[in-house]
Amino acid sequence: MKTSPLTPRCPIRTTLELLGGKWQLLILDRLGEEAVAFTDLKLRLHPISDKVLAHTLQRLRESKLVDVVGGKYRRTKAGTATGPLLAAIVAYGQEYERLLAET
Amino acid sequence: MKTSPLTPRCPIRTTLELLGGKWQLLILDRLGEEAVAFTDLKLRLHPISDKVLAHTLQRLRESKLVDVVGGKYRRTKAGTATGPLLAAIVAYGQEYERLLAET
DNA sequence: CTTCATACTTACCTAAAGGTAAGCTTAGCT
DNA sequence: AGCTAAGCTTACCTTTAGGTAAGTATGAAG
Repeated sequence: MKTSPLTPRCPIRTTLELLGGKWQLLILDRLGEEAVAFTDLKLRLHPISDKVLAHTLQRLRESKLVDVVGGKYRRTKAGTATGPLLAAIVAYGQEYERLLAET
Repeated sequence: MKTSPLTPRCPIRTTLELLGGKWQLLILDRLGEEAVAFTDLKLRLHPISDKVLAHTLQRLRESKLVDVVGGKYRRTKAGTATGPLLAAIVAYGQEYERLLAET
């Protein structure tokens, strides 16, 4: 997903570009409030490969959603601000299953 | 993004699989409450190609988020239920820009 | 001083999303 | 009958996310 100068700055696109991948939201979710070390985080996300985790964390750092303190990963303010979004995503996933389940 | 039997049913993944693509959420957003014809929808989403729109609509129909009535596209109940999610996504996109703006 | 775990990096591959361009079918003007 | 627009479909191409497997650097532990 790339931003072109033709595509005007749309908040939906902004969010999708930051968090639309397979792991970004899961990582933010598993980070919680604490700072977590690479291998610990890996276990919480299982099964993710070293490469994909390292690369995704790098991208999250570049977008300032995550930073590193004392060798551990932690959400930034912008990362923590995903809280309500995360909640809405979880809620929708559940609601969707529920709606499909009824007949 | 594929679902493997190994990846347990996680609501975050469910939502990402349904709506993580480039156009799904935009389409749901532009559909609003009314039923909209293909070409009309295309104009609202500009620039999207015929092929991508047709294909994405097909996928949305398969996941029961959109249906067709009298040749026009309309959100289903599950499609309409994305409302709060959409709002959270827009809100986060704006909040993110705001947070990055403050040095 | 060697072994192991941590935290990555590198090389390589694949599938799929998305894009461009062109064609095709049907219905409705005129 | 001929033309146009709507709504798709088809063929083709490119990019990138994600995955596997292996390698490397560093420090702590035994």
